Amino acid sequence: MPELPEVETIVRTYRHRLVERRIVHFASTWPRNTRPSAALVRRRIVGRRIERLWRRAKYIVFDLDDGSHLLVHLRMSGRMEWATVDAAGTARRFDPPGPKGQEPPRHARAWWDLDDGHRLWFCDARKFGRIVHTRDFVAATAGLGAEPLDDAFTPEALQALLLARRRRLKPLLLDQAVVAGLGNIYVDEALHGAGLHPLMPSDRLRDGEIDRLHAAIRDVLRRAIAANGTSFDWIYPDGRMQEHLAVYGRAGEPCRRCGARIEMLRVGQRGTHVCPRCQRVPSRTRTRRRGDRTYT
DNA sequence: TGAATTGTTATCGT
DNA sequence: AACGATAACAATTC
Repeated sequence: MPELPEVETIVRTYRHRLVERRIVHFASTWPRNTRPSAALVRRRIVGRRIERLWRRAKYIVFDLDDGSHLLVHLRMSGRMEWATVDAAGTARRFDPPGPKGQEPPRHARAWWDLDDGHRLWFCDARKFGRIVHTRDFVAATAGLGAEPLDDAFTPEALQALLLARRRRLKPLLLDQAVVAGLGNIYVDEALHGAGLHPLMPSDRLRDGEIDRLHAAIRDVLRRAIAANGTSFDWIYPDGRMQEHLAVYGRAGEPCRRCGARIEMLRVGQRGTHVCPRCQRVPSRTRTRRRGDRTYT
């Protein structure tokens, strides 16, 4: 389940392999996930040079030399694989090489051939991933919220986002239109780091709590990137952050901070992990009506 | 067999 | 009316 740190790790792995390369072929065996269409994307990107590879939210972004952009979203189970193509046109994988190294990776859905004889595979078991080509990057990403590791993401910026609505912290932080890049793992970790309960209404945080949440979000993302992300299953290997998680996947185990048992509850249809002692449940007493909000 | 997972969209309620 | 919560959905693995 790639979130911001996992996508960032993939971008860092592939950047030196892809930048300056020219795309010589593209094909998709699952056209539904390719926009505007596999044929159109092929026509538009073949012959283009990749100028930059970077990340926006959970999107892998290819800047192409004609000013257009290719966006890849891994969603639930998307992943990349890397291979060489020999003179006979046989692709040989070497990320995890198969028994013969030749067969397409499991759940291969699309591939790009590059001018230096390499092939980039896009694999996706659940087929939720998306490959989008756009000539208007700004419009294509207009719905995305704040980038949490950007300089512009200050405690004041977070405060404005929290106070502008009254939503429970967990669904709010999961909402890509508000803060972009967080998923289930890192929202739970950030809330625990800040000592805040997932059900806390966003407009009830005091300044100190907002500062703590801001620091906790950035801290957990930075530490996760440094650990190459979190690896729970075959979808995303090589990360080490799972060894350092405070609450996610630790229901029933003792809190590393206070020793209380980590609990799992359900918030907005998502499994949610909390320490009942470090993250106290908000009382429902102070229900303010619309128009009663205080801004600073 | 059902639970789990992401993010979008449609729908219901306040 | 606008916003927030909720449900459905795409598809597969364990």
